[in-house]
Amino acid sequence: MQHGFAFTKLADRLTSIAELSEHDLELLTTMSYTIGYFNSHDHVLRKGDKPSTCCLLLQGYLCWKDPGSGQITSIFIPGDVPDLHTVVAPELGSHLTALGPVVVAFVPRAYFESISLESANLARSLRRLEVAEAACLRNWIINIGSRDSLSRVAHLTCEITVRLRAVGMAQDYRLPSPFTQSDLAAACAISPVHANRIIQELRRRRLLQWQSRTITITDWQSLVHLARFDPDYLGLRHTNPLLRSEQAPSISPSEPTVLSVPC
Amino acid sequence: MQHGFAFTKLADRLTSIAELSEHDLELLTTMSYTIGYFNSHDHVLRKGDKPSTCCLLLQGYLCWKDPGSGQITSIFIPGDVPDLHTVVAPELGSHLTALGPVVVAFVPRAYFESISLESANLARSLRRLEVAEAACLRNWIINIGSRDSLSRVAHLTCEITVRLRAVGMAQDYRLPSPFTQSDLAAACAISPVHANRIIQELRRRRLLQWQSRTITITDWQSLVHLARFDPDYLGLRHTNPLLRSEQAPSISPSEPTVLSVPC
DNA sequence: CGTTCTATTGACTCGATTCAAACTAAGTGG
DNA sequence: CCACTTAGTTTGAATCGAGTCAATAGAACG
Repeated sequence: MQHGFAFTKLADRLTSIAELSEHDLELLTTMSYTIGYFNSHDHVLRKGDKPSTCCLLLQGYLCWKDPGSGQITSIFIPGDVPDLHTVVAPELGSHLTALGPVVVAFVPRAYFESISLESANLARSLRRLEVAEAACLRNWIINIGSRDSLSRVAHLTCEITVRLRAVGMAQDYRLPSPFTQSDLAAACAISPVHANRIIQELRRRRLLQWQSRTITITDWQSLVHLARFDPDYLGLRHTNPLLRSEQAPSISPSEPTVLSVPC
Repeated sequence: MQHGFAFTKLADRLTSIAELSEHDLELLTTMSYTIGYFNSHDHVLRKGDKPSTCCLLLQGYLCWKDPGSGQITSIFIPGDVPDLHTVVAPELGSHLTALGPVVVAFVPRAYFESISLESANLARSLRRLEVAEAACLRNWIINIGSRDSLSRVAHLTCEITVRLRAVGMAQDYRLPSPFTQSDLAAACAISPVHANRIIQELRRRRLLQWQSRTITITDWQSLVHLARFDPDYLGLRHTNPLLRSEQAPSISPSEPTVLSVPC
C-alpha cells in the first residue's frame, strides 16, 4: 500500500490537537476504507451530495468551493476530514474540490460513529477537529475582511505552513503548491491578476519563492510579521515551539519536493 | 420570570433544525441557569476566557468580535448558544459582544454533557446547531469575499430575517436593530461611512426602512433577489415556505417593536 | 508540434476608504 | 427642564487599492 495506512494520517492530525491513548490508536487501526485518486480541480464531492462515507485526505490539498461564486472557504491538508460534519448533517453545501493531485481515503461514516462510541476521548478529539475547522473559518473571515491583499496572501501561506508542520510535513519550510494563482486568488477573495502581483511582491521582498510547484519560505519571521500571524486559533497543542523554532534560513530553491501522484 | 423559561428559547431553536421527542423536551426543562443582562457593546465573554458555562441567548443579539481587527465573524439571535463548542475546546478566540441590550442564560456546560448522554437525538441536534453555525461562517466568507457591499448588506439582512422567523420572531418582517451602522460595517467588512451610504441606497430603493432601532423590510422579494439569498445553508427544516410565503406588503413604519431590557 | 492552461504585463476604471466637518439624537447633571 | 456632553449619523471631496480588459509570454500536455 504505497501511501501507507490511512489511519496514520488521521492519527497524526488528531495527535496535533489532542492526546490519544494506546487504546484510541488501536481503534484507529481498525479503519476500513477505499482509496480514491483525483486530478487538480476534480470535484471529490458535489454540492447536494449525501455521501455515506467521509473523506480522509491522505495526500495533496482539498478545498470547499462555492459553485456560485467560485469562492474557496477552506483548504485542507493531509490528515484532515473535510466532511466530518456529514455524520450529523449529511447534505453538502459546496463542492469538495482537489487543488492539485489528491489521494483520499473514503471511510464509512459508521466507522466514525462506532469509534466515537467506544472511546469518549476519541469522540472528543474528532469534535475538536471540527471545532478547529470552525476556528479556521472564523479566522478566514478576519483575513478576508480586515487585511489588505498582501498580508492576506501572507497569512494564508503562514497558516498552511504551520498546519503542515503540525503533522510532520514542510519541516524545511518548503511546501508543495500544486494550486494555480487563480486558486490562491479564489481563496483570498482577490482577482487572479492581482494575486499574481502580490506573489511577485512577496518574491521581491524575498519572503518566499514559488517555482516547480513548490513554495519555499525564505524569511519565515518576516512573513509572520507581515501577516500578523498568530497560530493560537488553530488549536494545536505545540504551536509556539513551531513559531519560535530555528528561523528558516535562506534556502536555495534546489531539489523541490514535488507532490507526485499516480493516477 | 419575566423572560419566560430559558429552555423554551433553546427548544424553539433546536426545533427549527431537528425533530425533538417528548422526552427530549422534558430533558430541556431540567436546565439550570443564571440570567445575565448586558448593555450594547459589553463583552459577555472575552478572548482567552475559559468559562464553565455556555451562553444561551434569550433576547437581543450577540456577536463574535475579533479584538485585533474589530471584525465581526458571527451574529447570534435568541435561542443560539454561541459558545457551545467550549464543551470540547474551552478557550475563546474572540470577544463575545452584545449588539444592543441583551439577556443571556448562563447554563453549566455539564448540563449539555448530561442531556447529550441521556438522549442521542438531543446530542445530535446540539451538534447540528454547531454545524449550522459553521455553515453560516462559510456563507459569511462567500458574502464578504464575493459580493459587492450593497448585496452584502442585503444578504446579511436576509439571513438575520430568516433566522429570526425560524424561531418565531419577525413574522411581520420587522426586526429589532439595536446595532449601530458601525456594527453593521464591522460585520460586512466595509467602512462605517460606506455602510451609511449603502443603507441609504437600500432605503432609496424602498427595500427596507431603518428607524427607531427597527428594520422594516418593505420589499422582501427584491431584497432576496438583490442579495441572491438562498437559505439552504442555514439547515432549517421548513425553510422554503418562509421564502415562498406571502410577500411582505409595504408596511407603514408605525409602532416599532423596540427591544427593551431592564438593566 | 500545436493546443491548452497558466503566468505576466500595462492601461484604464471604479468601488470603497479616508479625512474632515456638520448635524442629530440621546443621556447626564446642575 | 435646559445646557452640556457624548454617541451616532450624514455629507462632500480627495485618494487609493483592487478589478477589469486585453494582449503577450511561457509551461505543460497529448
